[in-house]
Amino acid sequence: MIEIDPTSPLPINDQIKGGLKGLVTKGLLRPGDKAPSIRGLAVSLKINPNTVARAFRELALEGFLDSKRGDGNYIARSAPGQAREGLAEAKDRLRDALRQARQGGLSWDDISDVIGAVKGGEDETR
Amino acid sequence: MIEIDPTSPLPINDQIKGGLKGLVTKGLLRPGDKAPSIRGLAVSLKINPNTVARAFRELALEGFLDSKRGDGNYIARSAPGQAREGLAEAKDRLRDALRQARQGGLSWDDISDVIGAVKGGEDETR
Amino acid sequence: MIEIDPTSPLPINDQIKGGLKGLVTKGLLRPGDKAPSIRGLAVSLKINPNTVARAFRELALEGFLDSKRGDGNYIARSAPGQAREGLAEAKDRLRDALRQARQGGLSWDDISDVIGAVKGGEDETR
Amino acid sequence: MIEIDPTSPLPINDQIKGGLKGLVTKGLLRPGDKAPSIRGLAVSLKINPNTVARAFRELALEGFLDSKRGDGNYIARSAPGQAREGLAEAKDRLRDALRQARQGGLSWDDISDVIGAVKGGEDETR
DNA sequence: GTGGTCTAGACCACC
DNA sequence: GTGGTCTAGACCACG
Repeated sequence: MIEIDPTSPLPINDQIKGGLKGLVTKGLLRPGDKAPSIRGLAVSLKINPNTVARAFRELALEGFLDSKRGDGNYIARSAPGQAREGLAEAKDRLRDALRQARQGGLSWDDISDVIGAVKGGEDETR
Repeated sequence: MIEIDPTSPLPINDQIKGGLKGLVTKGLLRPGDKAPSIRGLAVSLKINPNTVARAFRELALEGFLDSKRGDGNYIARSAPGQAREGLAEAKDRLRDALRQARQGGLSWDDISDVIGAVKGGEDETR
Repeated sequence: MIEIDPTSPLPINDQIKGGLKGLVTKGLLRPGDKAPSIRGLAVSLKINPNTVARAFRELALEGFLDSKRGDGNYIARSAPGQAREGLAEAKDRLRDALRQARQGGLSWDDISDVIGAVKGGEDETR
Repeated sequence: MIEIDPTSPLPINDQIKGGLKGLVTKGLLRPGDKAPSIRGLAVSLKINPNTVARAFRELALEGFLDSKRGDGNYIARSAPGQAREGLAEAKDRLRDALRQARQGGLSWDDISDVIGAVKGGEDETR
């Protein structure tokens, strides 16, 4: 459900947090639902369980997850609100990336091409 | 001529490298031209001279800049070629950012909004 | 494994790069092997960790090392090839030094003496 | 009479000083002889007159040169002694270079090859 | 524990 | 004034 890019300058940590918030934003995960297990996620994303654990711990601190020892993590009631804040952060990062792309010399046409490519990639995965 | 975002997940020194390559891509800097001085850039971008020096040293190792001690840095003859590679990297980073934005829950409409905002911001600066 | 001469006109970071490439050339380090840790090297060579980090970063940019955050640096598969290039640089530097020694007034006999001394020094260390 | 290698890690400054001392060591310049003019050397070596001037100033401070305003620089009576010290420095630098070459992975055979090449180069220039 | 980045400030070589 | 190198120490991301 989530995809990680280990080469991205955005820390894996933040990618996990953003991904989970995205799942809530998209309605694929609702308050009260059980979140994926830390170990399961670590295996499927091929990253260190410690990194996932830290992301979950931070989400719990933010009140996005309710963690129950020996059971698992559950989407908190306040999660949708937190997810909305995550959206704003995601927009900020996108804006950053766009400005940097422009500064790096990309034309708006180049940017349109990249967007098209990403859209196409999503279709294939469907 | 270059703008730095200290809050960006992309390291400052990479932003400098990308920015310089962008100036060449845009034709604002040509082979043989003198690059901005390390200290001057550091002051105008309000960052540490050492950080700029690091970016410049790496650009020199890549053959993008010719550095002359006691004189300054000059755009190398092979710079346009190197800049083209920089373009590809910039595209990769943009692609990353888009995928992460999508994963974070942004709709394509949201993304269009952000693009519009960035375009508008550029117009204002003109 | 590596020795640094802080009084040498050759920058310390270049000495580190040359030393690591030498270890590969000599077969003491092979692709896939773990390189010494930055902090460990810094301590044993009695130099600043930042200086070692700089050398390692450049080796990583050249593709000689694969650096894994939180883990360590590994000798890349392409390292032996890069090491061969390093050999050529080392020869160039030696040629320089010889020409300067000659220009400084050293006779070929003097030079033979120095070579003998260095050979002898190596034997002692054995 | 002197040759400079601008790419050498040994500062140009020191190359000039070493070269002059070498001329005395070789007997091509004797106490009381007029040294080459600063401007003339700068032109023939294609380097900045300021750099030559600094080297000469330091040689004067060391007592190797007698500088006469409006006339030129002359080899001091004590020059041969100073030149002998220069010889020791040159040997030290050679020793450094050899050790670094060995550490960089050069075999003694490689080193012999380089020496042969330098010898050959000198013959050609004759 | 590991590497990665940045700041701050020093000294050197050179124009 | 310019670039080049090194030290020192801080903070972050990761295992």
